[in-house]
Amino acid sequence: MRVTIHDVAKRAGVSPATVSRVLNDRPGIRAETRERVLKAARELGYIPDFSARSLATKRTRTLGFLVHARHSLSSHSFYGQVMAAAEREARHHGYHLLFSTVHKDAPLMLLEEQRVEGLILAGCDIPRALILHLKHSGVPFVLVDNHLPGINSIVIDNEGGAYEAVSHLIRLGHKEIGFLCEWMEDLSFAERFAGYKRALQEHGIPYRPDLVAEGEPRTPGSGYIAAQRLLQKARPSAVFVANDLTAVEAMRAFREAGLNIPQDIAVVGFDDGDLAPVAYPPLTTVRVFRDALGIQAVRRLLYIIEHPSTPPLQIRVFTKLIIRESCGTPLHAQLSQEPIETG
Amino acid sequence: MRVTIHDVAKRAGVSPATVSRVLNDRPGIRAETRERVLKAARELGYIPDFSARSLATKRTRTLGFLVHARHSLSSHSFYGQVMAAAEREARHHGYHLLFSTVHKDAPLMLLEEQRVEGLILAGCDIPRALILHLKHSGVPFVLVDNHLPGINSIVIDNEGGAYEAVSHLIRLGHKEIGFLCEWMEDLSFAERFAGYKRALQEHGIPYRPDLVAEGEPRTPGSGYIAAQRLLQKARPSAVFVANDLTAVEAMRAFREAGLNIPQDIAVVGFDDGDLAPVAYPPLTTVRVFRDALGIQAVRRLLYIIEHPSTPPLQIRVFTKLIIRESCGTPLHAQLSQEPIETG
DNA sequence: AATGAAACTGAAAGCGGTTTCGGAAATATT
DNA sequence: AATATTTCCGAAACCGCTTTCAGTTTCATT
Repeated sequence: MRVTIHDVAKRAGVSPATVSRVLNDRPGIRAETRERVLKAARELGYIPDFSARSLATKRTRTLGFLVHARHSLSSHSFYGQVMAAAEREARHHGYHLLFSTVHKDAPLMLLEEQRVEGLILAGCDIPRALILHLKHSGVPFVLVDNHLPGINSIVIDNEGGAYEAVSHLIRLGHKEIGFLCEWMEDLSFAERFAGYKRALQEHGIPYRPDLVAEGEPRTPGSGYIAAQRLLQKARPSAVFVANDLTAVEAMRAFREAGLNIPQDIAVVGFDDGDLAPVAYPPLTTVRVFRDALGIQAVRRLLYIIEHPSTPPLQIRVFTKLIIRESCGTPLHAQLSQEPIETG
Repeated sequence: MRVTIHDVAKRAGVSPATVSRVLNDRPGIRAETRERVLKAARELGYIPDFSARSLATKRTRTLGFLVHARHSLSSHSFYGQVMAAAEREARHHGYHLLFSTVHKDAPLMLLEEQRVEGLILAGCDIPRALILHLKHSGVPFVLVDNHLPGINSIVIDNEGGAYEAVSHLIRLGHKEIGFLCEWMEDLSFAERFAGYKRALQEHGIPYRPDLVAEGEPRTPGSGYIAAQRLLQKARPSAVFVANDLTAVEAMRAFREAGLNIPQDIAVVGFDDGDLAPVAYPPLTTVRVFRDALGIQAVRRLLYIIEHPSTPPLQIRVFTKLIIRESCGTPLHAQLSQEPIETG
């Protein structure tokens, strides 16, 4: 038989109300009484019932963490790390995380059942209609690695990260720099593409469409295909690839085409996931701080829950260029004296 | 103001009890009444309150999915995929998944608060003491990728998978086959090591301790170190590495030592995660069906919850050798006629 | 038409907490 | 010592749903 608050009350010789007050640190309890209650609770091994408590308080201390059901396999690792960080942060605030994939009205359901107090939606592929619907319902939620005007979101500095990466290649002396990605429709990739173009422009390098190639959406080996397509059109001395997996696949295509990396073609990726350090050659890439994404998402969401009318914010997590071997060293001797660190 | 069952009852002209019966498909309701209630519920947009319902039924339809807090980074991807599959399976049964890391008494807490109905504990590094404690408390739980006598568990066929992998190398003509892993204390790696030894033994190849090397526990680049240590002791023609990440790191060490893969040294890994297909060269490895692990874990757990006194079971998920390029082709001409498929 | 059985439905008592509100006890004020 | 304040604590209502138990209909039988 479950130990209830009544049992504790009886043993401590007080009423359930008093026990509740003690256990929730409410004021107005004599120290002596408090001790007696605490002792009784301890002795009985009392643990408050979650459902009863949340029914009474209307708070579940639970956050929903949602990813898209059919998101690419490689992103399991990415969002897994975001979620792990989110869980840690949530726990520190006394919250739990309910994990779910986005499935028709599942997200809203969680809210309406009062199962969670807020939602974290991770990934670019969350249906826009759903987001707008949530916005309209006024439920607390934040987007991670995705954004929409007027919606609370935690975003990666895709544009800036790409700019850094491409600038680095330019500093190394490259002039013909390609851009590769899985498909342009993806918001993140589009932003990285923008960063690529800005870097070229700011360094006075003309943009050439023949240096840009896409693969096939959601297809394994997409990067391989993209690289092949690129090589049919042009022969850049370097490429910036919109994510690590695509980059690694592209490197394979380059190798098979007889190109050495980085001597014949320098490669820079984006993400700095598990792959990058063990790629061949180790991949220079843009690090995305997944922990920061998870932590900020939770903090922001909890803040929104506490302050429902706070105006929406976009929080940008900056990136860091991690230099490994796939991008090589300066092409020209006179450039080799310039610093290649990016701070 | 929240729509409650009373509102629906009033609108349908029945009692809350009847509404409850209709909504839970309980028998004994006239078709006409049922329709009226359904209509009223629909019109009001009624959604039952989760806390109230679980307080009354003592069921939360929620399962806890726990991983160790400080598990290696690479396993984020692995368990992420297991969890994604588990979530899907759970959803099909009307359940949700609460994600958490193992943290002191957190797991038991979830149960005792009646927040979850059962636990899935994923990974070898769950403290044994915790497992025994849970066992003793009689709470429903299953282990994934871990096992203990008398405990419900879903395991990977580590021994068999390793046996297959090494047998394949032997069939290719290799006689000096090394074994590499991060550290032997890990249950999975120990089992894979056992499979390695059995394969040697059954094929009449003597076991040589100098062909075995470990890296550093939980250290990035552990496989690199292990490979270097191995090369200091011996010069095998092939190695079986206990997981993909370690294998990829080892390949790097081999390359740096001037060895070509697979010509000079054949490599086989274990896991078939994201890394394997994009490794250089693409890694022959043992596929672990992560979906199956997640699905079976949920099914077993739900069964235990429904039938508390069912005797404990160990469910073994078999593996499949995936042949790519890192293991090469038969060493000797006469062997090249033998089939190298493993079914 | 009377009767018994079967089919429906409602009142009310939980489930295990929290919280309001008022009374009692302890302390301060005159 | 009597009264006014505080300080503490308990009774009871409530959160929203389920379920037992008994009562009311309905329907089939005789």
